[in-house]
Amino acid sequence: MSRPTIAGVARAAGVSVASVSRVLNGLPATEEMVERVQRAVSELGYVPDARARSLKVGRTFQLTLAVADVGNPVYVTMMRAVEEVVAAAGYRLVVTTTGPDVVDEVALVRGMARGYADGLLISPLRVDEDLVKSIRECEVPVVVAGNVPAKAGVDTVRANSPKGMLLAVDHLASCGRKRIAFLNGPADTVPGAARAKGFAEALKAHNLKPVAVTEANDFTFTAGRAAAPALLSTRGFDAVICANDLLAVGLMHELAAAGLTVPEDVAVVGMDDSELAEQSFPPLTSVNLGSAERGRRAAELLLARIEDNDRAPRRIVVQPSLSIRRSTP
Amino acid sequence: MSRPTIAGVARAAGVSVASVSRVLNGLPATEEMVERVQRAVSELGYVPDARARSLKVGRTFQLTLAVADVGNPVYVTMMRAVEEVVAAAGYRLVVTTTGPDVVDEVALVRGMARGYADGLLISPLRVDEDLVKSIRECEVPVVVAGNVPAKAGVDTVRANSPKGMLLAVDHLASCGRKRIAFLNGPADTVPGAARAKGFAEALKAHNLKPVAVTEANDFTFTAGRAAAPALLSTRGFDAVICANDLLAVGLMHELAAAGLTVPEDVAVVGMDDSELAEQSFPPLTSVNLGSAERGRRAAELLLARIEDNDRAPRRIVVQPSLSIRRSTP
DNA sequence: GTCTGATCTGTAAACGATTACAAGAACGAT
DNA sequence: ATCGTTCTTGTAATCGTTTACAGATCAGAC
Repeated sequence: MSRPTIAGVARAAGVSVASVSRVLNGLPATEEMVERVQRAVSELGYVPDARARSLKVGRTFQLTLAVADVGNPVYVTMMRAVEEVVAAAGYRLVVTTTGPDVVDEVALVRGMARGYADGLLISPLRVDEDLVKSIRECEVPVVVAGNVPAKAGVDTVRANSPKGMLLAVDHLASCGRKRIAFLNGPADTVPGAARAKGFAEALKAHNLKPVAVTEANDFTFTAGRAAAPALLSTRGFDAVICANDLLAVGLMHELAAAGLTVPEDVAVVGMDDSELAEQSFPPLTSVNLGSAERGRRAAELLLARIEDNDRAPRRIVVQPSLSIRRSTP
Repeated sequence: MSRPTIAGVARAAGVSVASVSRVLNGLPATEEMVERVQRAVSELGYVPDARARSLKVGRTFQLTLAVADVGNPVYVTMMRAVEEVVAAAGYRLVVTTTGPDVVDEVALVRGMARGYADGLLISPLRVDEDLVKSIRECEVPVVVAGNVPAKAGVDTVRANSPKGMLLAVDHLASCGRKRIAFLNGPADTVPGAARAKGFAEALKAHNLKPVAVTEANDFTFTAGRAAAPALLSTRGFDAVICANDLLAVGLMHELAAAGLTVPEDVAVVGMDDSELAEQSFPPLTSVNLGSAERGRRAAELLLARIEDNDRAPRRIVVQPSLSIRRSTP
């Protein structure tokens, strides 16, 4: 008792396979034909095979979203936004996780040529020549949520980290906090590098000097905790900006353990404004880098490129805003 | 310049398509044949089409994991465990999110017949006749992480909520907290019902009466906050058990807003022992319902069933443990 | 009754792989 | 030289759809 095929339906309905296919796809057919086919379909419980269909028509109506770490709540926000847009356009969204290594991302992009999906939305942590090359050569449209060189000639949607940093520093300065430390993620990642640069610029704009800069070895809660002692060995800061919310929350735990209160002793600012910022205690003031909007825009770019692969690549920058909560005075 | 097919490779190498396929699949071939084919493959940048391949061989080497809410950190834990097992077995894992409605889940299960994946691992929030029926009739193996009736005849891996509740109550009682309230999620869900029952039993075992029981309308942080006032309108409890970590964290925010400290005024226990429990402040004592192990076992069951679809359905129950942190005295 | 369109339906050729089968080559044994 | 093995390679059928094309049917106009 194996799966019925279109041929089985045709036989049961006493018509040709072509007619069945036409009815199924809503092409014109007589009243009676439609009726017979539909009866046969529901009698046999026929479901068309997506593989065979997509082999023929060349589209899968699936889109892939690749993220580095499912545990990072910023991707949750982005994923929700992407899902909404692609679902409205009639696509299924499948999510895969790549891990932090660029080689896995390259393998993923290369693998898209196998016809798994009609498009790929990728948010790479690290970018190298290989990745850019594989994206350029990819058989299906790719949109990058993040920063890749313009010469890659690919649609991108990225955040404005420097501007975000400036918002954070503005806010801290206006609260009278001018001895600012920075807890970054790995500086060899794209966001890590952007934030380091943004931090330096923002301080310069305020005529301030960084009190301390520490690099966690990952963008995770655990890494944030692990990096805290190094940061705490430097005293003399009254505020810390963290490269993302997970690091900020990790740091806040260690601050509490060291007997420091937030925001009285140390103000803490996170970045991403993910669900975690709202959930943490005290709720975390966080730079909203527009992850939902980036997701939405990226999804739209992807759909547009699937529609017309010859359009000029666009590079969208989403502007940040600041969500002030109770981790700053 | 479209994608090269196996025929193109064959032409370029001056051999037949069969030979190309054989070389690609590692079947015996002469030194020279292998050499010629591989040169042609890398010259053309040929990548086999997974759709065509799976259409012929009947397997996609993809597995689907369907979860209700990507924002719930318990699924992150589970996802990681599942991913590890299936990747080791040579499968790709794709994740889709269903939302809280059972109709979406039914649609998803039915849709599996389209050949998207070789197996489905689903963790349904709500279960009805339709869902059970669709699972039983599903073309591909399905494993349920959660509780469905034994008569469904499907492999399941579930948590032991009542036992978990007992651990929580034991712990609270041993701390001297006996006026225990309960913040549940929707009771019309499978976990909601199980936890309500477990809570009642656990209190009875200790000869205690529930001080208050409130139902949030979802298993989320926001719902936890929203349900807090109703709970707080009943005074007189010195501990609250929450149906999951998100609810617990939501509640703790409102407790703080009401001027109550955790754990001094009110002890709080969560369930799931997700990353959030560790990240919250104070760190949340939480019942570990074995989500990682459930994910691992479920993935193993799925792989085993793909191997042999005639094996008797198994029903695995994973035992809970308690992770004591600082939200209890 | 025949012809012209307009409709509807069926036949068969794709899509890109795998694989059963057969044919050819190579080689040693007789 | 012939035969039988074994090993390699090629031809063609197949998986389950869609769709170009052709054939059939039918109505209306002459």
